[in-house]
Amino acid sequence: MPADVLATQCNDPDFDDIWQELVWRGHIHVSTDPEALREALNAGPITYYCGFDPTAPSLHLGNLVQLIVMRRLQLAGHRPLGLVGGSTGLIGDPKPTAERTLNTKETVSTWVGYLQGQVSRFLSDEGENAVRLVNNLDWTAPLSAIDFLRDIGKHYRVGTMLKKDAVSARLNSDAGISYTEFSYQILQGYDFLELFRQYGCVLQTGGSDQWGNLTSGTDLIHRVEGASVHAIGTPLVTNSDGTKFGKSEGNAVWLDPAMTSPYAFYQFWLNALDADVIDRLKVFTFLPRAEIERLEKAVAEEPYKREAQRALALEVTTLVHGRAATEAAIGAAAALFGNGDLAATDTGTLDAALRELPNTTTSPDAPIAQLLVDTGLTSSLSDARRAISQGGVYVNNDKVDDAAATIAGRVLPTGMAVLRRGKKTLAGVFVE
RNA sequence: GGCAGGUUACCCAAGCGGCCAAAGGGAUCUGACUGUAAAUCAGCCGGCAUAGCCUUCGGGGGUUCGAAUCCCUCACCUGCCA
Repeated sequence: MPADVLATQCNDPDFDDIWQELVWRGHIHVSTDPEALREALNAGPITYYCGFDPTAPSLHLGNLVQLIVMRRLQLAGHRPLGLVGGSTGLIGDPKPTAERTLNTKETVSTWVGYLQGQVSRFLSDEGENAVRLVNNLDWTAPLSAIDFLRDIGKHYRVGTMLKKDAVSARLNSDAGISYTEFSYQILQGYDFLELFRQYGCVLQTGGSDQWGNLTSGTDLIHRVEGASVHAIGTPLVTNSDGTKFGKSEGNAVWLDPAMTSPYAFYQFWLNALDADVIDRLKVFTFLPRAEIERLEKAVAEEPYKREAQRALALEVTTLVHGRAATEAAIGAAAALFGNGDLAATDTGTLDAALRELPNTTTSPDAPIAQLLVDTGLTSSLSDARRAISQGGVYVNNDKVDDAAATIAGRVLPTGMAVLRRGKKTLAGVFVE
């Protein structure tokens, strides 16, 4: 995220304190002693951390929630530690359903670099409370297995470990759990202890599905250092229609523009359900309460205008991809979804719009079914033919009714064509 | 180490010698309706040169005219016993 976007962010001064704002925005699902935590947050700057494991080359929307919570705390004057899990990423936290496949050390190491770059863009690196990036590999790599078992393992009771949801869910499933993943909670607990010792870190934030891992740390610190530290578990973001949040067409929405284009990212938010959009605005934007409440009214009174969705898409896309990319995404959407005639659309505008989409360059007589495959609109020729025969494919807004049709005669004079599957899945075709 | 059970398409899950590209449910996808909604209804839902053919039911081998289904073996998972 560009620095100019960071600079515009602030917490809503309408709230008494950061805690009240976090509660209003729905960021607190569980926490350790709320009164004590609120007091600590108001007593002066504290150091807090949140960890991100390199299980993919990019962070996704679930991680974005955490980044935003971190940023809100930073804006309130607190000191963030952005942890990218070079060691925990080698182990993998237990998923509820199945054992993870281990990635190679080289892969994880590469991903650590990518994630560090992403984390640092969302937090300010200036001033008293500049973000500090840490990597748990720094303190776990030098640790021998014997020291680990003697110094850390001795503080953990297996009975307690077995009761953690993440572990018991797996034990009750037919997937079982490996000793490796079972140990994960100890590693994360040790991270908190290490950061407490090195930086005086007294708060860890994370998704509520991480609660067992968060308390692993607070318990360990209590036992070893006799100190009471805090944890916040944020609610999992869910869709009101029961589908999984953060998936677009079944695929994860990534923060890396090479993996999810800014156009697709913008569209994802624009398509937020009425029932969800206000919650999304609270969680994912820095818009003040008064503005969000105004948008809430707009949704209730004039839902068809989708003003809240537009605001949400604008805000979050700008947050993640910056102003220029967001404007390009909006421009593309306007050109492609506008009710104007495509042939009448300015060439430069259309060209720019098509380049925001998945696109391909082809010969003048290419079969349309093949173009659907080339642009990723369908996964196979069979799927493409099926889509066409179901009446779901359009070239420049004209329905294609023959599965064997070619693009010939359907291209705009400029050599461009808009390929569409269904109502809103688009791709660009350049003929040469 | 012993005994028992399991591994099916994106997920869950039937099938237990031919009628199986493989029931059913969910998800995705398409159409109608609409707000580039939701809900609902309908269709589709392995691949390809699409009235046909090819590849799939953990891996490999075998029996058989014919195997997801039977046998052997390897891998992994689960439970019980030690």
